[in-house]
This record gives sequence, C-alpha cells and structure tokens, in this order.
Amino acid sequence: MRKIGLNSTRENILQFIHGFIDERGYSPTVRDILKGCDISSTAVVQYHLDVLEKEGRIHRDPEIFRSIRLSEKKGSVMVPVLGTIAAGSPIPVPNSDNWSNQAVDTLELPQDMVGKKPVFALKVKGQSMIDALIDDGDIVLMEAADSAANGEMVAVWLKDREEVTLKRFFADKDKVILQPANQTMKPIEQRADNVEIQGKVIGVIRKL
Amino acid sequence: MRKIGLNSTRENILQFIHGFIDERGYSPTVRDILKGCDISSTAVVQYHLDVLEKEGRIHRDPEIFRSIRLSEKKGSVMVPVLGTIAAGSPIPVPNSDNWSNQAVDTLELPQDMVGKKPVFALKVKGQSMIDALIDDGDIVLMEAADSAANGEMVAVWLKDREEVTLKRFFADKDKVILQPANQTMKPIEQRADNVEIQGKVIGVIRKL
DNA sequence: CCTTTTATAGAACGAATGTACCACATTGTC
DNA sequence: GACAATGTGGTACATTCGTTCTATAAAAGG
Repeated sequence: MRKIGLNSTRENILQFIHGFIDERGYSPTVRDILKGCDISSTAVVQYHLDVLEKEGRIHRDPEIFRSIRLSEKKGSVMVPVLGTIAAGSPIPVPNSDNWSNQAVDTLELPQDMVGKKPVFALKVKGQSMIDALIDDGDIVLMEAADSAANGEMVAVWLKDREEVTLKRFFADKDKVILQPANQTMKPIEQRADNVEIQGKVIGVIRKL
Repeated sequence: MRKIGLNSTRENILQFIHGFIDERGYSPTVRDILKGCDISSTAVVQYHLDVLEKEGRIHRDPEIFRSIRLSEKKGSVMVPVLGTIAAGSPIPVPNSDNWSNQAVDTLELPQDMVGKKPVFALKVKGQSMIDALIDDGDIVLMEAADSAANGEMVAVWLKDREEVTLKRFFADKDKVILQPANQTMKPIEQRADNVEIQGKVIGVIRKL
C-alpha cells in the first residue's frame, strides 16, 4: 500500500490533534505534533498549521500555547474524503477506523446529511458518471454496504467490464437492472453475480 | 480587609476556569486566572489550584501549560453549596444563575439524585434540625419552591419565631401542621400566613 | 494568648513553546 | 528546462508560563 497523491502529513497532523485532545483534554504544542507525527522540524508543523488555519479547519490564538481548537462544530460531522473514483478504478473500501488516516481531505457536514453510520466521501474524476448526473469534481457521499434495496443509488463494480459506476439498483430474480439517473439513457441489465456493490450513495455534493 | 466568610476566592477561581474554557476553548494559565480573579500573586492562584486538585475538582499535568481540566464528569451534576442553615438564620434563597458565584463549596452528584430543575445545597449548622433526623454537618439538597404538597419535607420560615426549620408539611384548612421527622416529637400547628416555604428538601447527604 | 492552619504577596528561575528566518528538495505548469 | 508553488529541515530568539522560595496577615483551635 502506498500514500498516493499529496498531503498525507497535513491530514495526519489533523488526525493527531484530534486524538491528542481526545486523550489528554487539551491541545498539543507544535513540538508535541512534531514528535507525534515523526516530523523533524517545528517549521514544518508550523507551516501545515498555518495552512490548516487558513483553510478554516483549526483555530489558533497567536502566541498562546496549546490554543489549537478543531473547528468541528457540534451538530456537524467530519467526513473523510478517501480519494477519487473513476471508471476503471475500484473504490478503496475503507476498513473501520483508520479512515481519516488515509483521507486526502475532509468535509464538514451538518449532522442530518449523514445518518448514524460511518460515512465516507469520494471525489469523482472525469465524466464517467455523467449518466448519473454526476460531473467531474463532484463529491459523492457514501455509506459502505454490500447489498442494497431496490431503487437505491449504489456504486457497483462490474466485474467483466472492470468498471465502477453509480447507478440506481433494481434486483430482478437472478439479474440486476442498473438504471442511470438520467432518464434518457437506457438501463443496463447484468447477471447478479457480475455486479458487486461497493456502497450506497447517500448524497452528492457539488461545489461551484 | 474584605471577603466575608472563608474561601470565596477558590470557588471564584473554579467559576472563572469554567467560564474561560467555555469562552476560549482551552484552559487559562495561572496568570490568566490571576487577572481574571483580581489576585495579585501567581502563588495565590497556584495555592488554590493545588487545593482544588487535591480535592479532585480539577486535573493538571505538571509543567504543561494550560493543562487544567475540570472534573465534571458526564452524567454528573455540580451542585453549589450556598451556605449554612441553622435555626434563626433565614436561607439566602438563590436567584437563578449567579448561584455558583456565591457558593462556598460544590458537590458532585450523579444525575439521578437531582431532577431537571436547578438544585442547591445547604450545610446544616448545629443540632437544631435533629428532630428531622438531620445532624450537624449534614448537607440538605434543596429545590427552590414557595409551595409544597402534603407530606413533603420543606424548609419553612416561621415569621413569629424568626426561625428556619426542616419539617414535614401538611396543610389543614387555614392552618399548617409541621411534623418533625422524628415521630417521638409532637407536630407544630401554625397559622398558614405565618409560615413561608423556602424550598423542598429533595435529599440529605451525610459524609462520615 | 499562643500555636497551627489557611490565605495573600512579591519576586525570580528555568523550562516550555510560538514564531521567524533561511536553505533545500519535490512537484506541477507552461 | 525554467519557474513557481508546495513541502521539508535546521536553528535560534523572545515570550509565555509552571513552579518555587520567602514573608506576612488573617482566621481557627485550644
């Protein structure tokens, strides 16, 4: 396994801060983070903290020790964006608790958008999901699942095509009908053992 | 020069810490408390913090800045002990929110001992309540009230005697019967307009 | 009264810590 | 490739801040 892409350290720092506060009840110092994240310079920590604050994900008071506060408001949930989804690339289904570790980004959402169950998000790459009215750059909110009720929007892995798409799901005997959200497009019929449900889509977010 | 009774500063400090954390999201320093409570030496603050920690009302980590944590556990309620009650001294009935300000002590109680309504406590001075089976040093848990149902234990102010006692309350037409908890003692009959209910007793705590 | 406990002051030491500055590596873009 | 944007290292300064020491006053106990 690897750490694809970009800024794992920054997410790591955020994760560490969260854990530190959870454990100790107060914020870590720059040097606490340094040790906790295996960074070898306070400047690096300072740099990432600056970015995190500029992004509004933490708050600090200048020259006040241990003044870092996470901006996870009460009634809000932080949803980890685990990576990107595109046709041809299987979704890296998360395993329980180390989600936020590998998250490349984080979303803050009001509680009512997510249920009680753990939720993750994926950024859509390319127009491959366009038939489900999902454009490039959109973010799909997902809930891990390996089955679905009829009519639910799911991310399915088509074994023969080696492709992932978002479709509305209908079971029909030993077959499965995948209906694009776009009505002008025809549904796809698949054998049940050819489709593998990756998760239920519980929301789509488009930032403009 | 000033300050009436005993240790209002210590309670004041605790109150200040609570407010500070509430406002800023992190603990105050010794010098924050110094300024916030009009104390003129860090040693004084240090002294009171030591006591508070020894009493288990706060937690600190040595040599770590802003590491004060309040030990108000979830599911517990902090009940202010407003003062002492003794025959002859009227109860200082609290007005809403500035209770904890004038509190001389604080009790931590499990939630089920108190209802949803605000509750305060009084320390009993002397044996004047002995006929209600309440000894010197006991603590009575009270809920502010100006009326009571028959059979409830209340703190009543007898106007003519200028005296406060704890008795079981029974209304009888325009008269009121005050029955000591101790059955061997005779009930007192009073005219209704002579008694003034200060609060209902909802519990007694005896520390041995 | 005298002694002990509790509370308040003032000052200072030294460690903890936010911050700034500089150099360098990596990556992305045109 | 060249240049900018981004991420990493190293170091050092100036405060911030916990802690300790000593002295004095006020209250409590006997």
